[in-house]
Amino acid sequence: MKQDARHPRGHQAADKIARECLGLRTRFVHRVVGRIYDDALRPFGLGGAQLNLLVGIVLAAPVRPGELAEHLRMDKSTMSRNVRRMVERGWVEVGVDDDGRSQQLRPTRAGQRLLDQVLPAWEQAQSEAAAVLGKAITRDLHGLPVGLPSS
Amino acid sequence: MKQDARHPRGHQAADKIARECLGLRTRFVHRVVGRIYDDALRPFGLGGAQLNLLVGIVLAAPVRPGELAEHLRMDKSTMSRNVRRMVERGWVEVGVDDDGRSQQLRPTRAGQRLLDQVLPAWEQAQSEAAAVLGKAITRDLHGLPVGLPSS
DNA sequence: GAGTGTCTGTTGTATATACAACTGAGAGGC
DNA sequence: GCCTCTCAGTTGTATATACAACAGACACTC
Repeated sequence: MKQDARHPRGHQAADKIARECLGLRTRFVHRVVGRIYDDALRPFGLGGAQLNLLVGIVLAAPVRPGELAEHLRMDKSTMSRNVRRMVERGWVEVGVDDDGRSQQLRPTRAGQRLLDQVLPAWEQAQSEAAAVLGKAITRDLHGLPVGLPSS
Repeated sequence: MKQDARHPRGHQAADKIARECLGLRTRFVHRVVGRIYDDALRPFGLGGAQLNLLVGIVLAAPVRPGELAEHLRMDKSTMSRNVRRMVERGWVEVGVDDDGRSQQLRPTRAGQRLLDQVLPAWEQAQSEAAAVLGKAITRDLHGLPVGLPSS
């Protein structure tokens, strides 16, 4: 159990984690890439997470919050609060479902229009993100599912 | 400017974004992978972000918070609050720098020991994450810098 | 039809994150 | 020696996120 004299306790573990950890890397990428999209979208008053949700709601409407949360691998409580913010901003409507427990989410006209409006800014952010990430990882990320339907 | 009759306003933009957006994908991966590491680390009372920081501090100590934040592409205010939590838990010490403005971060013994203790749980999480991400993206993520020194 | 279990969404609490504004300490110019 | 500028960290505020606990509505059994 003796530690290498040149490397105090924890250094070897730290070194291994720094070199290999996928959690570090996905977190890092999320910070860097997330900021690119947030900056691009800021003039429109929405961030990356809300764009994500709005896209999901437009493509899946009418959709239950819990169902969308499950597809997006997001906790239902996160969905609940994000939906509330988007309703306050007038981009999403909450309707009643036949099942008295459930809700139906739909984009408002303003929400649909917003998507068209942000498209140029999104394209710009997308270019920057692709440049930052590099070709290989951009290609591989494209292959990942994100829990949204595509027509 | 007429919309395709089969696709209401916003649908084309939503579809394009859902298919291509790197922000959606990095966010999704962050949720899924982050949870794997958080679950594995929960018994030790630290999460992925704090593991990240502890590794950085162990490898770079003594290091100024602002310097580490810059390498990790993290806002200095985020660093400030994360460091405070880790000091409260006894894993990190804040020392004074010659420059009266700066601080020096160092891991405590408990912090160093913690890294050794969590290593098996980290290995387990790492395996799960690699399985979820797939070979190609795991390889490409390894090629990404994360702002930490390696000995 | 009453009781029990399950499903859906909300609320309480904590962490992680960023931007903006602020404070205190050096540093340089004059 | 002051004034100003810059640098480093903190604090205010907002969003995004998760887990745990809760509340209301169905569903199912008997």
